[in-house]
Amino acid sequence: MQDKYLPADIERAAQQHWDSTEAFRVTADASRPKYYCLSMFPYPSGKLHMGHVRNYTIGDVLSRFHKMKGFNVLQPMGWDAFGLPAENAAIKNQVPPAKWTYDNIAYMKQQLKSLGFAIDWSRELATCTPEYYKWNQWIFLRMLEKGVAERKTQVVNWDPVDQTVLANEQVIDGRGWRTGAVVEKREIPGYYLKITDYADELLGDLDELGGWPERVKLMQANWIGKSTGVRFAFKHDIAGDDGQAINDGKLWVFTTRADTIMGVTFCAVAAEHPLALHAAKGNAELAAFIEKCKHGSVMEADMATMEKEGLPTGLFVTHPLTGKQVEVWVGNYVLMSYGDGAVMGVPAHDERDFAFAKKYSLPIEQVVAVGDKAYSLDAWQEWYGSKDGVCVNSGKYDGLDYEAAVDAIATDLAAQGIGEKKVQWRLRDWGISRQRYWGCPIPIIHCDSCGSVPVPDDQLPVVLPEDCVPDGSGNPLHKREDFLNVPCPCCGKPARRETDTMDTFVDSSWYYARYATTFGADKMVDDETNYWMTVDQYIGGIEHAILHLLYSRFWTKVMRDLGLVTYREPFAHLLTQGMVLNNAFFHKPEGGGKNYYWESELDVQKDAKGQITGATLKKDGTVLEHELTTMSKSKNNGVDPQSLIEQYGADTARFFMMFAAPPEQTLEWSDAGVEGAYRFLRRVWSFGHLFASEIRGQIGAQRQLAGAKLPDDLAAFRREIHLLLKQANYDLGKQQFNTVASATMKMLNALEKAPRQGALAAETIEECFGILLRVLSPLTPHISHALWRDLGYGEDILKAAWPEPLDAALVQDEVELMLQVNGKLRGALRVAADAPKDAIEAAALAHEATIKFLEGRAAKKVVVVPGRLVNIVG
RNA sequence: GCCCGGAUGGUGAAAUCGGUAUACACAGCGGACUUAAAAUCCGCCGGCGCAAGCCUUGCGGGUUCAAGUCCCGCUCCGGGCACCA
Repeated sequence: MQDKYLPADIERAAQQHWDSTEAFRVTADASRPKYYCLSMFPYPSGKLHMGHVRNYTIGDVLSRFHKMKGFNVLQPMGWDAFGLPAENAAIKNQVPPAKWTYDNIAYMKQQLKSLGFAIDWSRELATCTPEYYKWNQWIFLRMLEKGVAERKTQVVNWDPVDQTVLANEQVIDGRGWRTGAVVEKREIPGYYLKITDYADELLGDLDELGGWPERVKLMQANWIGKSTGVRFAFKHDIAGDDGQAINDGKLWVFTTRADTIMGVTFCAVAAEHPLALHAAKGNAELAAFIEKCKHGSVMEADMATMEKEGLPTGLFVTHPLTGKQVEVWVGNYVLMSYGDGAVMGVPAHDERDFAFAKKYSLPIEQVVAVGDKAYSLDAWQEWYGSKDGVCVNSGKYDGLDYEAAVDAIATDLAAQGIGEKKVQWRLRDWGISRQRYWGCPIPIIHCDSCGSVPVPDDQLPVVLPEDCVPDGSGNPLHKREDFLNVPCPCCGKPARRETDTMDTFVDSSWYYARYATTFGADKMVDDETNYWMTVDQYIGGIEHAILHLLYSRFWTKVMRDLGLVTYREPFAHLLTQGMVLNNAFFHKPEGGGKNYYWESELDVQKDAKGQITGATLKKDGTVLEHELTTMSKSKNNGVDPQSLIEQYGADTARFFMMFAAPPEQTLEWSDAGVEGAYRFLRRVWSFGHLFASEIRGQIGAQRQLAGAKLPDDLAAFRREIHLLLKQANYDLGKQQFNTVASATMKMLNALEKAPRQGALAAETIEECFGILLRVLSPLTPHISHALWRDLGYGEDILKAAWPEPLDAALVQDEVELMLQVNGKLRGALRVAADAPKDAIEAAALAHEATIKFLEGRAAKKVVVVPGRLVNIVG
């Protein structure tokens, strides 16, 4: 074997071996336990970034570990290939999104291969291919048939200059990203999936996801947002243009605080609410206010922090219990998309209403009391919003607590036929129509006579033309007559294709099931999916905690209801990996913003402790600021995985990634840390070389380690390795790979110091180095593969069994206990491993440190924690 | 604003069920080898103190024989908030 560690050679040879043996190609095999390990597939943005390397290394460690444990392991890979960045690149470079995307896929695939991931490439898919998205279209049509999908209007960001719909991302400070024009809200038709029909099940089944992080489940539960309350109506006789009372003469609202209904002093409706629009007709000021609300953000974060504003409509509705007239206001904080787009205003017991009432001098009437706390109108206090009080100033409801009051009030409202208890969800239906080119075409044909007609199954897929180059001024499909013009499937008259495409979240909602289907199957999924699914381990960024994961869960349940699959949840275990951070250097130009520079463009000053104190631009000495932030193209602080692999090899990159931080935490990039990982792997290689040249030859013809009584130093060494193995196995179970990496370092430290003379020592080292190589192999598969083979352990480490600690190696005669006096560490105590409690107590009381620190007092209590410590209280 | 997460040496971090705080590594310092450098190897490395010892896990309280870990109240930092993926 080579005496120098040459990662390029080793890695090429190992990867060739895996390729030629098709080591990671798998098929369903009912005789073995399966392990489906899935990493979130990448968007083909150009090249891999460190976040990908981290994500896929975690998946690969788990895959290889389980493979050695005897599982039938599926680890597939594919491409989330539709999306906005390809259109942006097209606008910038005049390249069709398809070409840009396929070129990126080719490059990134080669990068993934060079990292040595144990991927079954025969199952590769790209969501932008007709073979894949055909099934998006097919299942969409099934959803239409079942009523899971429906057409209704949606509110979008509209750029009036480009005449196009903008993504939230393309709206900057309320203006279009290219034109700078003030963005409007506009209602257009689109397709919705009724995820709300599944809200109850999506919430309830969270309890079954024992392998998910609690916080992700909590985020989903909050997102679904089940609240129980009362929906009731304020009656009115406000007539619309047709002379009929608007909405049947009822202003419906939803409240979780029906117990405060007697404190209603106003109602507030959303700007788009029919009453608001009606009132605006004769009221220019109100019309202008509604117009202004249209330009406002609908993002929850903005809604919550913006100044609450409103205007009275001059309209009044009737309080259902008191009969009083209540004025209707338009409020910019009321969302048309939640509930009925209207709320009752109880300023005394709702913080938002309180602020609103103070601002517009609306009456505030206390109707709940907590203890004998005094209500004051000066400022909001925490207890005003509490459910722990009893009703006051509420007529017949006085004295009732929250629950009793809600029940009584709901009953009275129901008796009038204008109210009932109701469950309200925050979750809204999923609008999937996107007015964009680079996506899956929605399979609908619009006919003047027949309306919106589904494309018949035998005409699927509706293929997206791949040669369009968007210019930013709208969907280029509008100019493609060959795509647009089709005969109506119903009547045969000329008709037009739908040009909207599907949200890319559709693509990623079921790709895991397609991987698990026989390649090229002419079905959306086949029986093989029921073997591999559900995914045993899913790995990806926490940023997907809500949308992607919720949509995938929804999609699975729809597929189950369509009889396509037998499982009800897609992902059994979920690991959300942290982001990769690096220093970024910038200066703030006049006029705002930040200009970022590459580290190679500047001189960095550090203090004696190695902390960055400042940085200046090489070319002109400009003083720069710095921040630790996520690696990103726009901040010029990304480290290219390619150069890392070329300089140190994939194993070093993988080892550093696993060692630097636990998988769920953010990881700070460190060039020195990479060097350290490389240094460690070099030492592993050198030890392998030492073993081959000086140690292995001492092993006799007959092995004698099993059952042998080892000398103390050798037994201690062997015990240490087996203890470290036990720890590493425990940590692998916890998916805490950084301490697995550190265990391998500790093993090497011990091996380098171990006795190495004589047959027994050589055999012990052989056993222990074999353990190290196998524990290391999921993290750094190439070097482990090479050493395993070169040192004669076997042909292929992938086929080796995962090591387990031996009881015989772990036993010890004596243990060391820590000795505490009054909770403070004062010494240590060596006792026989099986010493009874009273013997330990006696030894502890007789210890010189006990006598010294008790200072003549008697011991009042002795606490013995077996195997750990003794605490003497005196 | 709401929801979620986090805070331990100069740095990344470890400590499994409340039981030796700072494992492993990085940086730094000292030494060996070398004509020299790199590489490698050995040693030191939380603070105060001559020492005995005392103090130390963001801050302030509490529970306990024993608290980084549990409870109460704060501070600061990060993430998500529905058309980016």
